[in-house]
Amino acid sequence: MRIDIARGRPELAAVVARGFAQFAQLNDDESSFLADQATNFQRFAARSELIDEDADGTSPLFLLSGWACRARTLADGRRQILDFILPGDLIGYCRPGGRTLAASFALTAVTVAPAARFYQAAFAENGPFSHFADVCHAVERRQEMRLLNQIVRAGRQTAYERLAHLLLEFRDRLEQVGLANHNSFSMPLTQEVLADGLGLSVVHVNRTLQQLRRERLLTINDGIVTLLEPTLLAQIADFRPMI
Amino acid sequence: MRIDIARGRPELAAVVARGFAQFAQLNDDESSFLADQATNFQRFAARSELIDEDADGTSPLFLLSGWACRARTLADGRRQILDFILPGDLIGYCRPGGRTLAASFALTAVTVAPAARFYQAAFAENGPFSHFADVCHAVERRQEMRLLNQIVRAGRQTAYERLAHLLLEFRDRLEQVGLANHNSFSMPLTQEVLADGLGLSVVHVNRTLQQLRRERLLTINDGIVTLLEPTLLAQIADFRPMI
DNA sequence: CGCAAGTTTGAGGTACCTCAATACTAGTGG
DNA sequence: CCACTAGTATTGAGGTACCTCAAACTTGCG
Repeated sequence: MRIDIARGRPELAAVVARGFAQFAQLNDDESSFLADQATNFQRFAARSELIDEDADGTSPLFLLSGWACRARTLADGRRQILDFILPGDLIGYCRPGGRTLAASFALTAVTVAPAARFYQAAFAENGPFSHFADVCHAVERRQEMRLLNQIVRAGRQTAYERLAHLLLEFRDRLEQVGLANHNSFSMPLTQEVLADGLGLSVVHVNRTLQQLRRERLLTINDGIVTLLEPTLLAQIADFRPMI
Repeated sequence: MRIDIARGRPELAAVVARGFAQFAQLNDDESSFLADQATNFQRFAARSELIDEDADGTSPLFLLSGWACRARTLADGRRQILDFILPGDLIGYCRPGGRTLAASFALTAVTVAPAARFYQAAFAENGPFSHFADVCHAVERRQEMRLLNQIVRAGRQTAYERLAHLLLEFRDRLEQVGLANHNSFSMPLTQEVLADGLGLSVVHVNRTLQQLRRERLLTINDGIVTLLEPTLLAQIADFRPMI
């Protein structure tokens, strides 16, 4: 399952580095440390469980490519996606002694790289990479922001607003790692996944997407979403840019 | 606004200490340090804003008594409570450089004490209270657990299940700080607040509570909730005990 | 007593859901 | 190259768990 590709795909590490660069200026040592971490990557098929619900948080991962999520499933099979994980994001936890609290799954085929050494470096006292600790805190803050967004969407917004809001969040997050241009990005999700993320039925997601397209607010072709009226969508969804 | 009560109300600090004692065995120095922090408390009336949405996280508070919440309000006035804050909980953030991401409000009259010195002590390297850092991490983990619960309730549960789930969560949390006995506890919330917490209308909260009472699953008298059938409620709500 | 805040009740509407059938698409094997 | 399948998207029809509006009742309080 593990493949060595030290050369040939530097862009994988680059996604993580671009993501981190928003939070702290990375020097050459830090960038190359990150690039090193990404050489040891693994692939997983869609639907694989990447991190177990009761994992102890000692095996965090970088998501290098593909999409993943954290999810909880109720006894009768209803499923709620708690958080979408996009390329450049961390899966699993910073916190010493932490539990993950929810299982993580691949939504598409993914490549991941172990991030444990990154955390060790970040929190080693007086180490050369203590700078990374700032990045960790920023990552955690953004993750909390995403959870708060999920709560507001599911609790107080209509299906129409929820979809607009989530798509804007995707756009912001992907833009920050260089995977979106001009309100256009690839979204490799089925409508069923969207439904589980938004607390809706598949049928209603379908109809609501049709409405958004009919009103020329966005297009979706081959999994490529283009937001035609981002300002209007932001008004509809009461969207606040990801901090 | 600030009142000195070094003597006379040790139970205020005790709530915090009891809450923390679950996460780490506290020695005498640590207990008395906590007690000291609580001597400098302040009162706020219901509905006051305790922490601003854009606060920089440098002024965290202990909630000594009363209930509070974090909430976000949409442009048209819809309000979503993101997290309920109960006695013994921390308001505001551990993270260096963190923003609070959402405003905190008093839901009842509350007493709070500044927790900034606690955080300094916890994260000072080689200090005598570095033990507190474990407590901070545990507190953050539990807070994330609460946010995940909120998402599942709002996203995938019925009104009936949501209420059962939230009340069970309250029971667990209050029990851990000694404020609940045998499935009975004080819940000083209006139905409107419950509605904003659960993503429901006040009317529907009212009818759903009536159903729960009619089915003899719980009683509410004078703000005292008694869960008559906690096991059954846990099944209904698919409730997992707070870790 | 009279007001304000909260709870309860009724009536009607709607934004969702479920079930079920149909169409599309891509991959698989013959 | 076509049949076959499995997964996904779409459409229709009917149901229901919620919502909104509005009024009445209850409680506490100055």
